[in-house]
Parts: sequence; C-alpha cells; structure tokens
Amino acid sequence: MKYDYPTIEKKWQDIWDEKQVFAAKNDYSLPKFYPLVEFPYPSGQGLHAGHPRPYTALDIVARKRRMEGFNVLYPMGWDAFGLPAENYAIQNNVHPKIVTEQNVKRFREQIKSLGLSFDWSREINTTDPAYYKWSQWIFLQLFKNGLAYKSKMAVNWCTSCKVVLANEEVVGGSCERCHSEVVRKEKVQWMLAITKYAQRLIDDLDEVDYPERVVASQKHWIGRSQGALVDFNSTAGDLLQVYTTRPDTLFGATYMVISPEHPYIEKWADKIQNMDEIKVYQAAAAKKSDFERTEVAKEKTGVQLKGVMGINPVNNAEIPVFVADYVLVSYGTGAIMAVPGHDQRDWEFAKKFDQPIVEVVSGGDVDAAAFEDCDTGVMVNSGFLNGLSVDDAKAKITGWLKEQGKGEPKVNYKLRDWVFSRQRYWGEPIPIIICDKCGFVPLDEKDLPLTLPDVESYRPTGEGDSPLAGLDEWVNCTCPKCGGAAKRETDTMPQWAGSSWYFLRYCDPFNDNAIASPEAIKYWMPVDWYNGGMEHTTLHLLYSRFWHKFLYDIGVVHTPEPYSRRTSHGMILGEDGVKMSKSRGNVINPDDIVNEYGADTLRLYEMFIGDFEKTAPWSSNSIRGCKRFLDRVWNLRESAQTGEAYSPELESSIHKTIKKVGEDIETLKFNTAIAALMTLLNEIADKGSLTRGEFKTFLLLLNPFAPHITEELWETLSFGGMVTEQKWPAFDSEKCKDSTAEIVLQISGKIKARMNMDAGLDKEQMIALAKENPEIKGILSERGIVKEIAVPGKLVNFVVR
RNA sequence: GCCGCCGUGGCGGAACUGGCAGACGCCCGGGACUUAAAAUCCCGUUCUGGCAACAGAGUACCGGUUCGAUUCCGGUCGGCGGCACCA
Repeated sequence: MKYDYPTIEKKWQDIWDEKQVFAAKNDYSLPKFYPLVEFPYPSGQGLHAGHPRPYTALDIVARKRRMEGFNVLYPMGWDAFGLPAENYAIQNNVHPKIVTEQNVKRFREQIKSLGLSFDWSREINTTDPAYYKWSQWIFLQLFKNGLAYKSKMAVNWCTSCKVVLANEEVVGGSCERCHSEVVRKEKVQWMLAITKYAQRLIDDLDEVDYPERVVASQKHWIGRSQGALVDFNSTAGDLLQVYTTRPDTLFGATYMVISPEHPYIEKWADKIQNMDEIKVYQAAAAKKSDFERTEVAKEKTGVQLKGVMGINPVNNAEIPVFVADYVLVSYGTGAIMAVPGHDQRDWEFAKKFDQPIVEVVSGGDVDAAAFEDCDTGVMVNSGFLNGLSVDDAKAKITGWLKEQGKGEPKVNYKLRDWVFSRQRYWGEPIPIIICDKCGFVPLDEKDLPLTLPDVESYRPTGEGDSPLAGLDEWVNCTCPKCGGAAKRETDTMPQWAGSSWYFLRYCDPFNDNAIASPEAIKYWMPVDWYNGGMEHTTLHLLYSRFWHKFLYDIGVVHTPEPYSRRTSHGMILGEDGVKMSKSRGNVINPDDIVNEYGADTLRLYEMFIGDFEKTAPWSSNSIRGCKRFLDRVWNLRESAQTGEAYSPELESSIHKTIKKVGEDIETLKFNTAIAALMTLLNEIADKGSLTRGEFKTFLLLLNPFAPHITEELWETLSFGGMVTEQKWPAFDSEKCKDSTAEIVLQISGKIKARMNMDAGLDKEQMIALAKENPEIKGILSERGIVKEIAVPGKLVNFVVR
C-alpha cells in the first residue's frame, strides 16, 4: 500500500474535528499549558510559506505537552480589522465585512489543511461585535481612569487624496497610492497615556523570559535617560527651561536652541526683532513632512532670535537663542542648552552659525569634532567643577542646581503617548459622545457594543474625517449625562486595539458579561509561551503589555505581565534568498506544497529548514528529503516485528533519541530534533527490522512533527487508541550512556591516534592506557612529557618538549 | 550614526560548558534493479596532492589567551534586522 497522504491527512483532520480532540478542557484542577502564536491578519493573498513556521513550532510543543498530561489551550483567531480590507472596500465598494469573511474562510481552510492542533471551538474575530464590545469596554475604563484623552497631534496628510494616512501608507515621503506629497497636518486625536507606564514597562522585563534582543528593543523603544532640568534666565524675563543628560557640561553651553513650535516664540513676539524671519522659518518647518525633517538631518538650519538672550545660570553669561528644527518640541522641554564642544549636532550647528566652541572636558580635540565619548575625561574651563571626573561633576552640579533652585534631576523617556484615533471605517468605533455642555461623555457600558453602522462610501471625507462622520442619523444622539443634543465620536480605533488583549478572550471566548470570567483568567493566564515575529517586538508587545498592566491595576487580571516566555521565529525567504513578494514572483503558496507533498512533509520541512530563530531561504530541492524520510517511515510498517521490548542493538539509540527530541523541542531546536529522528531511522534501516515496541516509540516521537502519518501507522498496526491520547515516552539516563568511547590521543594538541576505552575510566587510567598505544609510545620514547591532560570520554593529550 | 544578530563545504545547516569541524538533509558522481525511464536501494562526496595507504591546509580576515579555539578576548572587513537630530 502506498503512502496516500491526501486521503490520510483528510481522514485524520476530520476525526480530530469531529471528536474535538484538541479542545481545551474546562477542568481547572488539571495542570495547564497555554501556548500562543500571533493571530494573523486574514489578507486577501491567503497564507504564505512563513505562516506555518511558528504555527507548527508551537503545535509541536502543544502536542508534546498534551502527551505529558497538560490541559493545553492552543487557540487561533483573526485580527481582522485593518487597512487592506478597507482599501479593497473603497475600490470595489464591497462591505469590508464581506471581504473579511471570505478571507477568514480561506485562511481557516488553509490552516486546517496543515493539521495544527488548534482549539477551533474558541476561535475569535476582532471584528465580531461580541468581541469588540470588550475592546470598547477597555477603552472606557482607560478613559474613566484618565488614561485616554484628546490632544492635537500631527498626522500624515495626503494633499491629493485628502485623507489621513497611516505611517505604513507613507512610502519615501509620498502617498503609497497616488505618489503625491504627504505633509503634516494637525488634528485632534485620541491618545492613550502609555508614558505613565514607561518605567514599569522597563522594570517588569526582569520578570519575564524574553530573548535578549527583544528586551533590548523594548528598552530602546522606551528610551529612558537620566538627566536634569535646568532653568536658564532670559533677558525677556522668563525662565527658559531645558532638559540635558549632561549637566556637567553646563559651563560649555554657549547658546540655546528652541524648537520651531516652542510657545515662547509667540510669547516673546514683541521683543523679537526679526519676527518675520522667524515666522518664515516656522512655516517652512511646519510644511516639512517627518520624512523631510529627518532626511535633511545632515545639514542644520536655524535662525537666531534677535533681541532676546539666554543667561547661563552657572556664570551668568548672556548667550544667544536660536530656533532650529533639530530640536523637537515633543521631547524634553522643547528647548536645549547647546554644548558644541561635546555634542556633535551642536558642534555642526556652531560651526555653521559661527558660535564659540568651549572645551569643558579634556581629552578630545574640540576644534576637529565634538568630544562626546568623554566619560574618562577631567573637567576644565568649568569654574567650581574643574578637575572633577565627569561622574563627580554630574553629582556636584546637580546638587548645586537644586540648592540654587535652578534645576533638578529628571528622567525622560523617548516613548510618546499612543495615538489611538484613526479616521477610518474598518475599526472599532470609539464609544464616546461629545456634548457641548458636558464634554466627552463615555457611552453607558450597558449600551456596548457600539456597532459599526453601514455607510454608503468607505472613503474618508475630504476634511480627513472618518466615513462615519457622514452618517447624520448615527452621529447625532443625545448626551447620556444631560440628555441634550450631542454627537458621537466618529474616529475608530487602530488595529492594535483588538490584538492588545485577545489572549484574554481565548480563556473564555463567549462570555457576554466580562472579558472572560475571573476563574478562567485565573486558571489560564499568563500565556506560558508566546511566539511571534520580530516585527512585533516593539509595538504589539509594548501595547499589549501596557493594556495588561492597566487591567492588572483595575483588578481584571492577576498578573502584571501577560506572557511568561516570548520567542521569535525567523522569516522564510524566497528561493532567491530575498523576502517573498508578489512583485518578485518568489512567493511559495503552502497549498501547492500540501498538494504536492502533503501537510506532514511541509510541517517537517519548515521545522528542518534551519535554526528556528533565524531567517532561512526556501528550497524546493531540500523539501524532497523530508518527503523521502516520511516515505521510509511509511515503509517501516512492513519491517515491524513482534515484541514490545527494545532490542539490544537499538536500545541505547532509542533512549538517546527520546532525550534529544524532548530537549530540542523545549529549546526551539526543531531542526536537530528531526535530524535525530532521521539518524535513528537510518540505524533501524541498517538493522533491517524493528520491534513493535520500538516502532511505537518512534511514532510517538515523530507525532508532534508529522501527526497524520503517525496516527495512520498507529492505527494500521493496531497499537490501540490514538497517538494523541498516548503518553510521551520516557528515557532512562543510564541507557543513554555509552559503555565505551573512542578517545582521541593527542601530542601537543595534534591528533596522532584514536583508541576505544571503557567510558567509566578516570584520568589516570586513561593516561596509562594511552601510553600503551604503539603510535603514542613511539613518540613519547623520543620526547619528554611536559604535561598530561585527560578529559573523560573525550581525549588524552601529552604536551611534549 | 546607534542598538541587536550573523559570517562554517557546491547549498540549507550541525558541533553540550573551550576537547575528533562538517551531524542531518539537499545537490552532484558512481553502481544495483529496469527493455528503458521514474521511484527505490548501495557506495562516494571540505579543499589540495597521490592509484592508494597517507600528507598538508581549512570555520570571513589579522592578532591574543590556552596543552588545545568554530567556541573566549582585541581589532578589521562584509551581510541582515531594527531605530535614527530624543539633547
């Protein structure tokens, strides 16, 4: 009988479905395991070769854990709000809901064809009103706790399409669709105060098991810095406050710079003599897109405020004040003290605008370049700081500033509050009513969900408002507080909203009274193992950690962190070694692979392709090796003989393989786990036959990787029940040890001979035996031994003269 | 520029804590089976020289530590990912 994978795979997928084999149990007395993969955005293109990699990896872990007796929750769902469906809707005038439904259907079929052990009874969809009811509920809690507020923010504005663009729609400073200019435009937006959680988001990284690179990028994104606020007086009479991480260099501050948006420009308008020039500069800066503003970073621009001078608090020197767009209004105080001797940006600016450059830390050459990396230097030209180290100077000046009432220590973060509004249709409506009398009024929780109404056109309005703004009968409503006429908020939430808490919903997906029942959350959370792409290590991870911490603060969840362990898979590239893309024509469609080789082969290959955490190019040739392996496993059923025991020839290898496969699965080394199974198969083939007991163990080990073929063989050989219901095999560590070992014999580190020795020998015994080796004996007779080194089980090395 | 990761055969990749470099797979070459082909099975396969036994070289490059370095340290070059005027 041939290995008929299409029939076999269909058969077992139907059985799993029908018997709900992989449904998580609601028995909270069992030990639990909650593995999670990032739920996909169901795009129109369907699955690509990258999707099955993480899904299969955690599927392997999930299947192993079930066999180890855990109650496993391995769920799947759809992150289905988002731009592509909306853009498709605009172009074809089809409701995004319809498009989304079609895409979800296709994705579900494709994923099911891979034989993944997801608990489909808990499938969720962020666009389902029963789901987004709770996204809206969380927003209301944030609002009620003062963490959601409205504020003017710059948005990307396409001058031709007249719409607000998401950052990913801006390509190289122009609109992705029409290629015309994108500029900054101020709009009032909902914001979430994630910055209030900045420190906790850093500190609690110590509590979780994340890869180093993920921890680093989270910290980098939050961007904590320790510095000081310093008050500079001015000839205009107002204090101009700056933030600096280098208060020790205060004596080197020879001028100041404020950002074009700084409020003092307006305040000082009557004192500034060149206001016209300043206004021109401000206008030019405002017109620049973010892209231009950073693109032209090389060349510094700016204008001096004539008629106003700053006063350096340490020496009362009058110093000029410039406006320049290299100073950002959104960071620190929007104003800086410039220390051109020790900051490269200030140095470049000083050179261009002919400002004095003063060295305050010795060791560099400030005429050639700013001396930035000056931690080892000594203070000079710095009055009472002279002679101190940088660290001591920092401490002393900070104390002095405080004494004088001219400054204080300050921690700053690069992290900004989260812009939470989108002027789009396909997202969760923000459940807020805007009342002229009462301001922003939260929708009553009993009125949730606030469902997305149907609209005529999915195109944002020409003023950049969401398409919802055109629906008068939806927008106009009564204020829940005063009963007067009011309007609904027409902005919707970003795609990040639904994905910031979805792991909680899986715990109890159909609960209509809460995110999930407290018992379910208490039992299942935190997620034990969360795998996702590196592209989500900053935003998604940070946003969901933030929401979780908030939910912790209001008592909805019991752990401050949502995920105990995070891992990241590498991307699968096209055969040509570059990222798969439609335009390059190098996209591999999993459907084709499933048809040609079967799901088990695809799963095996995706795991065998290389180090799980690294990118790897697809190879149409290599996958054939995985198919061959399964063909050979299939043919084993003819060689299986009676007997439950392991044969003496294979016993040790089997125990070693059980150990190796088990360990490798836990440490993400799926490729070497498969290699170990291949090695064992080669040994079995060399021997020519195997016992039923040996075959059973082999199938159990292979099952998480290739579930269909192993179930079929298990059934064919009448081993009883299903593989899925079996226990994960155990190994005996005594039997993993070899009785003899081939020992390498070296002379001064060079291999001269090898010999077999009893594995239990100690160093002295090994050295004694090695000296008897004819090859070694010959060499040693001519040269004197300087040193004897023995490593049990490995080698003996004689260092000679 | 900054942060992180990486550099091993023709290819994807192995190598625990410093101890036989190249596991496993692909490709390729040879053979068996076949009328033939495919499939399958067996043998070979880092490079150089040699019919061979064998000898020498070899983990991007230069240097260091060590009895011994793919592994640790310093430097150089190259690639990938992310961030980027954050004072």
